[in-house]
Amino acid sequence: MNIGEASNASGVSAKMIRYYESIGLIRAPLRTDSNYRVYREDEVHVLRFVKRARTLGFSVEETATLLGLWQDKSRASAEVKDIAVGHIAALETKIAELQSMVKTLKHLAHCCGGDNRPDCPILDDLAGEHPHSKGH
Amino acid sequence: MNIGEASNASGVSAKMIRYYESIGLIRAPLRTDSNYRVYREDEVHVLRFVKRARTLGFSVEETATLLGLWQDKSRASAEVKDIAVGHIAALETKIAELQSMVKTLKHLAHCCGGDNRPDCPILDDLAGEHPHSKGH
DNA sequence: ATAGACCTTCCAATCATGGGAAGGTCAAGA
DNA sequence: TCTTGACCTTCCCATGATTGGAAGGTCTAT
Repeated sequence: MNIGEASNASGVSAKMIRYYESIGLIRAPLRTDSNYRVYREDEVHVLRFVKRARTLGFSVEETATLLGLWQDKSRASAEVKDIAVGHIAALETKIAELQSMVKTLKHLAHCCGGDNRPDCPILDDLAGEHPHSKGH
Repeated sequence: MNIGEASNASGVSAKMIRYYESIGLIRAPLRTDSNYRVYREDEVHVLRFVKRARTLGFSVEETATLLGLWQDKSRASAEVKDIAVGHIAALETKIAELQSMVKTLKHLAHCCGGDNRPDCPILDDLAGEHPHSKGH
């Protein structure tokens, strides 16, 4: 299986497969005589693992740790759970931040007429002026 | 007011002030004889505007547009509202994605013993195996 | 043999930000 | 006046994950 097929089979682009190899996340596969990379089924399995971890928002570094734990038959599941739980906390912090932004923006958009007059509470807020505050 | 004071007054780092100037987001201020940047109050005001927009998650490019609209006395508030509303939609999409990740991870973490045994549903999921599915 | 769909490496760009080097400037104190 | 330390300047580099592209080699089917 060459890199294009491995890419299709795993959902990881060929570019990224080479990149992951270059940073040591995955091992360099064997090559053909003409220097093409050849992937075995288990190597594609690793790529799918990586893809899923990245999709779940783990960084490449976290993914490397998880991959190591996956391949270590004697690891404790507690270690994996710690990483997952820490990741959940980070995601929830991020979500809260975004929700706070949305809340502010919705309030501003609600107050903004969106018509052709130049009065605009959104810009007033960005500018740090609050002359139209009507307290709702 | 030199760049350090402008930085303190606006919350934008000196590094970023110079960067914003280099990409044309803000105008180059006057200089002293010794080539120091000097900021006036209205320029600090612009910096605060930029800071607030960035804090609200607008990209630098969106910020540039908003800044242009802010400084254009004849602009229509509809245009500003469109940007804000589009931005809200993008943020909500991002939030939904993150929430989906959290949901999956919480389920996996819940199923994971977190003990010293190597059995780990989290890794099984990443690996694409679902042998322990008990349907809850 | 040739077309075109692969593959290879290498280099660059993205976005926003921070780090740091090498050197110039200013204000306060000895 | 000289020194010290805190500022300022420009310049280049690094981050993280990914994409784009150039220049060139290889494979397959016609």
